Amino acid sequence: MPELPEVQTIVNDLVDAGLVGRYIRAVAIRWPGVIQDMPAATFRRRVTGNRIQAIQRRAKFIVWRLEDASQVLLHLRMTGRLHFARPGSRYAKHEHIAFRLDDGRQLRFHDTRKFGRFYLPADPGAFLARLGPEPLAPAFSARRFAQRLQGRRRMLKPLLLDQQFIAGLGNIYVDEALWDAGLHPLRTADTLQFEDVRRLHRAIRKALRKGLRNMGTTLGTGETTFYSLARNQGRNRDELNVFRRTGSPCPRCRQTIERLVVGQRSTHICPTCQPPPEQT
DNA sequence: AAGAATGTTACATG
DNA sequence: ACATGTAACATTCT
Repeated sequence: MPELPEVQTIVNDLVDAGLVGRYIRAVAIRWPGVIQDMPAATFRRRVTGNRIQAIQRRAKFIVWRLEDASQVLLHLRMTGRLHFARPGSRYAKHEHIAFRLDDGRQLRFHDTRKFGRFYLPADPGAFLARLGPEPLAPAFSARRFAQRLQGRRRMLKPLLLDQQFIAGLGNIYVDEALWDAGLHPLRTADTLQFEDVRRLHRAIRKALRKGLRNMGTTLGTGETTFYSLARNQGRNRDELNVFRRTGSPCPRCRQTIERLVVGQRSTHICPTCQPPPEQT
């Protein structure tokens, strides 16, 4: 579910819900696998009694900065969700961990596919420093993007999905950005002219900002689709140009949108707007 | 009812 | 070091 716009939407909603400043009174871990790289009991002990001083996003991580300078990182992966519940109310299926707060609420993490994870790294700065640049940061210029692309020969789609190369993009927004830039996902980075790089840079930021403005993309109506807190759905789905629109006309040229698989991921293109690379 | 699903990582191979 | 491919994680939806 969550790429940069969805994660940012959730972070904004958590802040609006008054999570900043709350003390965590108790942590109930119902499935220990939800804690990564650390025994669940250790996580519980270190987090209990701590106070949330700030809530931020870095790449696709939700970051809680705690009073003792440690940082709880949450990655939702495909189907993770957060919501508030009354303490003592019955646990729903797939609720793996719950945080009781000092204001009487309980924040619960729900994840059908159980891919989502909580991290409490010894050195959060180093942990997050491995990730690529934030595409919406003012410092991320077309020039800087071109420098990062320099010397790379990977195909554009897997490269843009690589969180160490650039942070926050996922399957939806990569397809949307490549379509907008008129670049085929199988093109390799070394075939781009600076004009292509500039268009791609602009397209990435445009796709992410649009997603943010629409409070994320919600696909389908089922259990596993994107909701922020309070079951809010994003509006971005209606504005997608190619993603999961196989067989529909391209909004730019009316050619039929095609689906292909690149690097194990479903990929959507307009074969006219995104000419395939020369193969020899 | 098989195949796909908004993500990442480990491992193997070139 | 880089690039690419495959499997795995677990469950639900189409």
